[in-house]
Amino acid sequence: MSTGNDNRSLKQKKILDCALKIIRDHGDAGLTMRKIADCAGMRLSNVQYYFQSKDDVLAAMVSTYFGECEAELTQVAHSCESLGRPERTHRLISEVLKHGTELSDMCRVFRELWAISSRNDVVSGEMTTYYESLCRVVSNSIVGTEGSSRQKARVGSLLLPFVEGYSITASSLPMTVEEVADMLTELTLGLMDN
Amino acid sequence: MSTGNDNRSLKQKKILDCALKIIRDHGDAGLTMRKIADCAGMRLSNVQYYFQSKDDVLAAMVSTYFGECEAELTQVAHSCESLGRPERTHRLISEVLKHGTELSDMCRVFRELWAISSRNDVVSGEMTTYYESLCRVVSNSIVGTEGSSRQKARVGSLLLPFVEGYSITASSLPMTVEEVADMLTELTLGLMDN
DNA sequence: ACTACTTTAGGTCAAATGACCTAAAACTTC
DNA sequence: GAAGTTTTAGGTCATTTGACCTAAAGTAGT
Repeated sequence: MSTGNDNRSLKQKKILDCALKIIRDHGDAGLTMRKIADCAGMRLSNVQYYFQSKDDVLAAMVSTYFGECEAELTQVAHSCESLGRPERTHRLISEVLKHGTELSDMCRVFRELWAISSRNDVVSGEMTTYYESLCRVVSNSIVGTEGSSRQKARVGSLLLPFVEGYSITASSLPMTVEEVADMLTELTLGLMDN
Repeated sequence: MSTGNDNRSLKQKKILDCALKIIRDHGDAGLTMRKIADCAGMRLSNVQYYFQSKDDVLAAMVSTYFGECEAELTQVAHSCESLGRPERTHRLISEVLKHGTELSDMCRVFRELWAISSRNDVVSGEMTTYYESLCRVVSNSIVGTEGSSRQKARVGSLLLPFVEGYSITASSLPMTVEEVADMLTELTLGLMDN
């Protein structure tokens, strides 16, 4: 009885993974049910059996993907837990900036999702929720549970925009990733002094 | 002799404006030569007479648009010129953050262009160049010509990523635009003290 | 008014796409 | 192993799209 459901989940996951790959490489315009079927090694009709419409694929894909991204960041934050605040901060910042340095797979996907979210309410909602939890994870990780809510708000409101914007502008900046990470660490720590 | 060329430029501009509108509202996938023709009030064949292919439209559109954006920011920077550094900084930052607060037309367009630039070398190149000059304009405006290149680099490397990222994450942040502008001004001014 | 050049109108064509549909095959369950 | 359910195969169909093509209309320059 389990194999049936497992197989179903597996196929659905496969479809969503393929959709993500295609979106990442060919954008919104390039995502078609047929390409998904090709990539997943199944028939078009079979993809449509699991997801009635293209929009259904998109919605499921986005939801899954944000979940995975949040889990990844939570994991990174957890791995910094034992360090002191300055090292913890620097480590976390370096880690998240790294994604934006070269045009990573994750960056490409997010660029597409930002575009889609301007004209898709479901995606837009998921995105807002995702960033809200991201903001919480980051500020809690750096400020810690003992910090004031004002400190958390300031740290989150500095880091979240910066990190996302860095993934867009990195190649145009007159500083290296390391220099930027150092500067941002310094600024973040400064936010908590006063 | 002038009316002919004027008319030509006018029609081309009209086409590019329409392409921009369509991209902004319907994304890469929604941009078709026929929609452009409809919007511009001409025949498909006529659009194709001025721009042989869809890619040609896109390339011309991007180039024109970046030019307009840069001119706009230069204009804002110029209007702050007479103020002292703290007021100048705060004014410039408030002004550019405002764009990102609500999902403005400009934000929508940029979200699409970020996505397109991941898979289009022409657009990607124009984007990098655009951000490089933006970085110069902003850091020169704030630091001034007398400042060190290190100060300029730090100011540009803080503001450029932040502003672009803010346009993505604004709605998920726990602070108002005004609070964010104040904080960012404070941090930027601090960068030039030491 | 004639000629050469530019611009517009209207249409064709092959390829791609999302949504449907039907029947066969593969499974559970009893 | 029979009946019922889930999954897969294969196909159709209307629409849309970019690219082309040809002829007509418009616009100088002489």
